[in-house]
Amino acid sequence: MTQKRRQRPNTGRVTINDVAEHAGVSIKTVSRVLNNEPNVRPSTRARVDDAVHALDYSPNPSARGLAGTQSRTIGLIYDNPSPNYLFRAITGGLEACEAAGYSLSLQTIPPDWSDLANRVTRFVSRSRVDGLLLIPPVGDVPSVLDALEQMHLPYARVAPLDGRPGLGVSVDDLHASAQVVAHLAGLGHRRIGFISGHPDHGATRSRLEGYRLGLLRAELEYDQALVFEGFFDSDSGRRAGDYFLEMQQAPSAIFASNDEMAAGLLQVAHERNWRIPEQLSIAGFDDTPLSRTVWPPLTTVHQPIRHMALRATQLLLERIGAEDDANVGERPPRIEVFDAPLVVRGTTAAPARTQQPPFKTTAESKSL
Amino acid sequence: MTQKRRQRPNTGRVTINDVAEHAGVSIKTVSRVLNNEPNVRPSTRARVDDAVHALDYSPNPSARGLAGTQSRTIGLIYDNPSPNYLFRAITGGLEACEAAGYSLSLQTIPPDWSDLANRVTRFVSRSRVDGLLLIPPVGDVPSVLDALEQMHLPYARVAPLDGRPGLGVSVDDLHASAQVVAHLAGLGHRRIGFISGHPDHGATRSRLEGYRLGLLRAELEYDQALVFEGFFDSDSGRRAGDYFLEMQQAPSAIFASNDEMAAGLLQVAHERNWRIPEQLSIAGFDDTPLSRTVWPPLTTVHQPIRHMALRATQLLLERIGAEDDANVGERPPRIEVFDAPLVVRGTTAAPARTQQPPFKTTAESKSL
DNA sequence: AGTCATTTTGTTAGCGCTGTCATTTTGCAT
DNA sequence: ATGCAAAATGACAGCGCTAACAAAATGACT
Repeated sequence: MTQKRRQRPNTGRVTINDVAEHAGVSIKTVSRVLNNEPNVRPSTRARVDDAVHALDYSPNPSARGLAGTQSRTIGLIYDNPSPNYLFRAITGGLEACEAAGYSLSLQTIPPDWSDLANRVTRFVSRSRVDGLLLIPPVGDVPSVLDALEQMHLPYARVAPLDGRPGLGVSVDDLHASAQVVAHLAGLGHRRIGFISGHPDHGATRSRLEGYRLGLLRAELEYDQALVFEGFFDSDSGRRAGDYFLEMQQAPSAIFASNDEMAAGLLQVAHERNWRIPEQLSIAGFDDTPLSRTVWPPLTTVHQPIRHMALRATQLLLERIGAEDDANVGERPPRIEVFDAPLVVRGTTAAPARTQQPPFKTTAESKSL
Repeated sequence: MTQKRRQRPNTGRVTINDVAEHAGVSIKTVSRVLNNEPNVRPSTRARVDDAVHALDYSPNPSARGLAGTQSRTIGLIYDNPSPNYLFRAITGGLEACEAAGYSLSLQTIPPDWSDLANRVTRFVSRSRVDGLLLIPPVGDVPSVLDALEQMHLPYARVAPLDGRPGLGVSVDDLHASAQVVAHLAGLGHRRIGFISGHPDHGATRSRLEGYRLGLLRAELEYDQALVFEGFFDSDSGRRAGDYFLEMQQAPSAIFASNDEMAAGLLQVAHERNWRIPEQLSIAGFDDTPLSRTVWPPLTTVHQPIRHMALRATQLLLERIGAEDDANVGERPPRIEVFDAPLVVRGTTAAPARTQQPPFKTTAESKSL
């Protein structure tokens, strides 16, 4: 007959008691060693460590979560249209968590954004996460942040829009954008178009401001007609392409405020047989893998998203770890700023001497 | 002074006891309702549900995990070079988990694959997952599967290579590949190149076989020289491009066994000024977002990865749920097969009348 | 009304840890 | 040796839930 014992996989059946017994100490001491608490004699610590290894013990996270005050889990709430962005963010967050012995719990939010703050609250109370990693655009919704603060749930934001105090990492969108414009202007472009991003996303405003700043520095005039409002998706880029390439006097360069839009624009340009970059320079933003798979490879701004998410998670973990320290005092909330260097690839070049529409013939766009 | 009570966020402080009291029943009855156990009078059930809502209660996962035999968490182990693939798989898995009240725990594996089975084992025992979702290539490593079976840990595989019994979902790679070849042959192509995938990945072999099957059906000869061995990354595609486009008699169509390689190939073709699809037809496999951002948009095979992962997770959850049922008897291990339809876009067309090199080669002519 | 199987509900003992506080040991100055 | 603060260790009570079992209520039959 079958023993009616243990249905569950018999992994990790070793408990703290076994370790304690093996090491000849009390379970409390084992617990101390496990949690790196002070006041354990080095020799004792070593004995416990040996026992842990000998028995291949690893603590039961449920038991820890139940007995302790933390779940050792941090949550990542997302609603981001770009798989690449998100994937890199997840990877970074996960790396930091794994290093700290935490786990990462994902949570999607519905596209309709209805009742966002409540959904977040509910996720937090269901999952009992110790903190939250917020990536755009969720990190820019004040009601969500308010709710989190009200329940004293620590969070860190990646690329936040506002100057709200709190943990976070960001990139200097403004200057990076300005740099793109400087690059284009340096190449000799005078009419530089811009495709702005999703109005709800943090980076949208600062990238637009960077564009203006760049214009200003290059002593070029800002022209409302050269700014197309997009949504960070490739379809926006296509529509922008239709708009710009139909213009009476089309810009000789277009700066799309993310890569997806730049790719969409590039498609339209190809469709219309414009030669890139000879007839039109295009720049993107983000340096997603996409920028290397389109043709020509895209000039863009590199955003170290994985690193940013990793760092944001570290800050968050530090903050959580610090909570039970004595110093409850106000520690300066940190926002770290990462470099976002310009990566010049194949889609930007000096403008053709005279700006003229493409030859526009079906076959021989590739004459020399 | 600060109250030294409760450092932790006071969300979800409501316990099963509060609910029981509010509903006027015992905690066990609440537990029954929560877990959908039978033998609860509908009126009682309703009363408990009301209390749950009134108190905005949600059970503490740690407590459940500790008391019960399951952690309500499933693990996803990954090492996949393609962010798109992975992202879709994660999304699908997460959807299924959310729907079932489970959470998804991610785990990366190091690129060096050292000691894989042990790493997986360790992850399982640390995280206490109830089951594992395995995506390529991890799902095809026998030692890992052996280890999992030995500890009786249920798993489901996405797109497994071998015929090993067990849960899984796959796509009919063989026929999808054959269909691509049929499409190409139907267009009039006689020399059709193939870029194979990473030798460790499951799909590699069946896609190659599908290619051969397609050739056979179209009464074309299999030519070893027309098969280039790649690794599913875009660099492979580039190298394949260098190889094929340098050939004495280049193929008029090339079937890359995934999109990334197709994109790499496309880049090289552009670099060399081949007109696509007029001078060279290209087909991919997977239908990643990439296939719509490259130019021209790629003809490819649509793989419903999100759906597959979702379904695999459902099967896994069913299996886990079924475990505590009476019927321990062998239930037929299921492998569900999904359709992978061909999506014809802009990179395939009938071959030019005579096969000839592009106009603008650096020097020579290659006969006509 | 009485019996008994069946359904419904309740009682209680942990699950494996951590927090609190008590106790022992140690180091060091008398 | 002796005393005493500080360091090291231990005892034990839960954390919030589920499993196993016990008890009560119900209802279909005599």
